[in-house]
This record gives sequence, structure tokens and C-alpha cells, in this order.
Amino acid sequence: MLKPDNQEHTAACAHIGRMLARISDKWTLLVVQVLGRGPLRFNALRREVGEISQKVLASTLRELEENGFVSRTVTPVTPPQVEYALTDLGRDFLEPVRGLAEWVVANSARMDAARAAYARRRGHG
Amino acid sequence: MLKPDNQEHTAACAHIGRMLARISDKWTLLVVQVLGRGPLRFNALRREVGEISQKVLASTLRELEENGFVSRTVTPVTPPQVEYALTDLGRDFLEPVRGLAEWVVANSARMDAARAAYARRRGHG
DNA sequence: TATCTTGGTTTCCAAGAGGAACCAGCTTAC
DNA sequence: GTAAGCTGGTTCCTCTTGGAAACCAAGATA
Repeated sequence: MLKPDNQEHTAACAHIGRMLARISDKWTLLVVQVLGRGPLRFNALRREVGEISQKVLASTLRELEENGFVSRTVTPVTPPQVEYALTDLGRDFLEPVRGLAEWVVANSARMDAARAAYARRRGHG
Repeated sequence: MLKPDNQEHTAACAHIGRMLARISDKWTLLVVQVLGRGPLRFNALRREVGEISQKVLASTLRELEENGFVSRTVTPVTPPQVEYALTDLGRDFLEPVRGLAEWVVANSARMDAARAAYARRRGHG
């Protein structure tokens, strides 16, 4: 049994944890970031994202739709046309995501250096 | 074959993607966020993070160490004592991660509302 | 002697991710 | 007229990953 203070603290952290877990799987952040450049159709999005499989892109998009980050607009022409775009919530979310992406771009050299140093330590450790 | 412009563009995105993928698994961001409050030993960290298994926490920490975000300090006493702490790089990384966490805290109501709306649409759709 | 501690690793099983094939509904090519 | 191809998926199968639980060393404690 935890003290009330700790309980509150832990509950808040668990909440952050759940939300963070909901958005930080392998592809979600990347998809949000790509859609931040503009709406895209399924296969165009897939090409932009890179090596994602259809199945995983579909489920990632469904989850993003469920969380209210992206909208899915079907135009019943032939061939079918399904456009994915960020919602207001998704665009707001883009701000911290871009912060993350920019940090990654700015610091990838440091990350690579750290990996190299680790490999050296491990290599002749 | 892509045009040079696109190739450059795609290469940069792939790079962001790789880096983003490296840090955005289920637990990494959360562990970084928790360690941002101060160094912790393995089991203390595990209790703070919540429902993570030992195996996954161990591998998450190894990867964070590999990327240069956390340091691992072993004190050879008995029982063994292993302290994990953010490095300079990890502390720098904390800034965008906190941005994300704060956004999540500030907008969790909107996320929940979107989920509820989606469930309603699906419920009697 | 038996048990508890710490920080893991190993084992086993279920869940998830990925590749490939398939599908519908229409268009184009041969 | 029939075969192939486009779209946006779904289904099937496999392989990797995640999680629970057991095990481990090396001492402290009872």
C-alpha cells in the first residue's frame, strides 16, 4: 500500500505511461510526421513512410483515427480513393513530434558517436 | 529510380525514420522520462515504470546505453548495485521528451473524447 | 540450513510484425 | 473478350518480439 502522495504521483505517471505507450510504437510518430507535410492517400503514404507493410500501415492508421489524430476520407471513385489527413488534434500533436524529430536530426551525430564508443568498449572489452 | 531531389528528401526521411524508430518503442520514452527525475537502480526503476518485465527493462536499458542516453554504474557490493542515470545526451533528449509528455498530459481529455466519439461512430455505424 | 536480497538471464508461450497472396470493382491492353 | 492492373485493404502463415515465471550467483540474515 502506497502513501496518498505516492499514489497520486504513481497514478499520474501511469496515465502518462498509457498515453505515451499509445503513441510511441514503431510507426505512429513517423506516420504523424509524414502526414504533417500534407494529406496523402494510402499507397502514397506507404511510399513516403518507407518499409512499412500494408497491414501494419492499415492498423497504425486505424489506431491514429481512433485516437482522433487522423481523418479518413473515402471518395467513391474508381479506383477507390482514401485520403488520410491530420485532424486539428493531430496538427497540435505535430508540434511536440516535430520537436522530437528536430532533436533527432540535430543530434544524430552524437547518437552515432555514442554507438561507436559503445561498440569499441564492447569490441575489446 | 528516383530523381535526385526526391532521393535526397527520401534519404533524410529514412534517416529520421531510423532514429525515430530507435527511440520510439513501447518503453524507451517512458524510461527516459522516469530517469529524468534522477538516477535509479534497476528494481527501483522497474517499480517506477510500472508493468514492464525484467527482460524488457534490461534490453531497453541496454539499448539506451548503446545509444548513449543512459550510463550504467556497477558498485560491486553485495547484493550488487547497478545505477542507471541519464548522460548529457540523455538529459538533452529529455527536453523534447518532456514536450511530448506535457502535450499528452494537457491533451489527454481531447484524446479520450476522440476515442469516445470513434467508439460511438463504430458502435451504431 | 533455508531464505531473502539484487540484477539480471533463460525458458516457454502468446501476441504482434512482416511478407505474400488474395479480394472487389472498375479500366486499360491485347 | 479475356487478361492484366490500379486502388485500398484483408487473410494466411511465419518469424520475431513481449511477458510471466523460474533460475542464477554471492553474500546477508534468521
